[in-house]
Amino acid sequence: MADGGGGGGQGDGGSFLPPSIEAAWGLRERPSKGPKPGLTLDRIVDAAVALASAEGLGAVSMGRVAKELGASTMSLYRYVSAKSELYVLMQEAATGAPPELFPPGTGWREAVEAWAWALREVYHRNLWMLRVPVSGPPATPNLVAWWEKALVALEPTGLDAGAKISVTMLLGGFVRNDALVMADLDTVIASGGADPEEVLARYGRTLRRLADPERYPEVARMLDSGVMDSVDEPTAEFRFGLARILDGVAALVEGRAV
Amino acid sequence: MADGGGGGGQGDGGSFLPPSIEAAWGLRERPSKGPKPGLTLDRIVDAAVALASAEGLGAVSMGRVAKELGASTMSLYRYVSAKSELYVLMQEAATGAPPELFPPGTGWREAVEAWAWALREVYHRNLWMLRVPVSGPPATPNLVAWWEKALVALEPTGLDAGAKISVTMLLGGFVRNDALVMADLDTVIASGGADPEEVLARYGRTLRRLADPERYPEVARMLDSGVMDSVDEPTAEFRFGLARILDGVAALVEGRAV
DNA sequence: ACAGTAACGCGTATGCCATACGCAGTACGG
DNA sequence: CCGTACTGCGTATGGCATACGCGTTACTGT
Repeated sequence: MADGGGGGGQGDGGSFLPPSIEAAWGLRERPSKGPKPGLTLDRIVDAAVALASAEGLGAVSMGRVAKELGASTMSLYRYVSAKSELYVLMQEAATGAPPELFPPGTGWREAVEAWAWALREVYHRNLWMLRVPVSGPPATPNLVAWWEKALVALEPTGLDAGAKISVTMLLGGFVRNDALVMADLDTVIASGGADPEEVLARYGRTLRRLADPERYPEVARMLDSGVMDSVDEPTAEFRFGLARILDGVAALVEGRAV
Repeated sequence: MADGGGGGGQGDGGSFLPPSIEAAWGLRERPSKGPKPGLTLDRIVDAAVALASAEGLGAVSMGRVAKELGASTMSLYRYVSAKSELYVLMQEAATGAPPELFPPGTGWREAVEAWAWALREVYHRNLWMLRVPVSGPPATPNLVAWWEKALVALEPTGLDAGAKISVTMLLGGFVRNDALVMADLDTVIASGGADPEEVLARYGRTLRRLADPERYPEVARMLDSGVMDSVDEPTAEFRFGLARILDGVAALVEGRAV
């Protein structure tokens, strides 16, 4: 697929998308030849998403998805040219279109907060999404729509284009990372068979046993302070981080940035 | 690795950790019975790290690591009980002990900035680390040492224990996420055979072709503004995000938080 | 009407992967 | 000098993505 040295730039202006991704943008052409397909992309993607939701991304193998649909493994490759394509479509489907988050005229901070919470919700409903190996920048309709919403929310800030992009990336990254932590905890719980309290308690006990207080005085103080012993409200960490970031953005908007 | 002190052996029996992880804390006992081992954990971990650095985490299979060492696949399981253990040890080794980042008495902001940049450096030197599937919270010496350094950096803020933990998690997550974006870009480049400019340009072209300006007006404006057409200095995004977050933390420290 | 052909489902095969199991050899403690 | 704990490792199992090609189907141009 790598074009050779002599080939030069693609003159046709076309970056080739796999047919399945073009289908996601509504550009599919009905082939009108051959036998009628026994499956549809949507059915495949839905089955894969259901499987991921129920048993985690690890359960999503081509064979397993096919079995779920009563088809054979290889038949899926008539709809998708590789598993990574299925991943992209799964993310697009599970993300969905962004809801009405804020009426026009909403202040930027309130709007951005609504956006972040809504995105958090999407991730939390689909923790498997955080395990999908990356393939490229988001180039499917719903993902672009979420990005659009973030930019709209930032309209009232008056920041320039570059800054707005940077803020959306900072926020998106924050939300994603917060969800990733949740997904990791979830994995540990699922594989270790313990509730969150127990996982945290065990971690504290392990560290207390292993980490020499002379070498790690601050960590030791943390452990002794008891902060590690209880589980906060699950949104506390998100609330905290979001507030800090938005305070920082506010400083930029108001020209108080360092 | 093994510090000379040798102490720290809590006699409380119940050890929940796999032997290889205990070895990382210097708690290994020389078995002194059977034949002399032909390998060492360190050699195995080093080989795995070298492989990951050179060819990506995907190249790290038990068979491949063994081949690199001139041993058989299964012999590795005498040193490590599962591949996930190897992953943990690889991260611990590649992370290394945190360097001297700031002298005592340094202001919190400067100290935290130094910490974040140093951590970024670690990730960028070992992008494969961001692909390691998670197993649990960081419980190896070097990772705890990095956490300790962050807490020390935050000492002068006077924040309470809970807030300090939250700030370290926010910062750590930010650095990690920034590196993840870089790793993703790296993956795309490696698999697509194009330089960063080309990847970005292709992305812009694709979006321009697919994203209807009526449905995505702000995105369209972004694309037209030309911000997407050039590649910034690679640290620009990191610098921006870090400044925003630290401004937000500063507001908290100074009691100006919303 | 009918051949040509494109798209279909899918069986088979290849080459990876982690790892359970057990065997044969080794070196120290008694 | 023997038991035993430990070693390396060959083999086997069950999973995975996916390349390839076969037989079949249903539309299209003649």
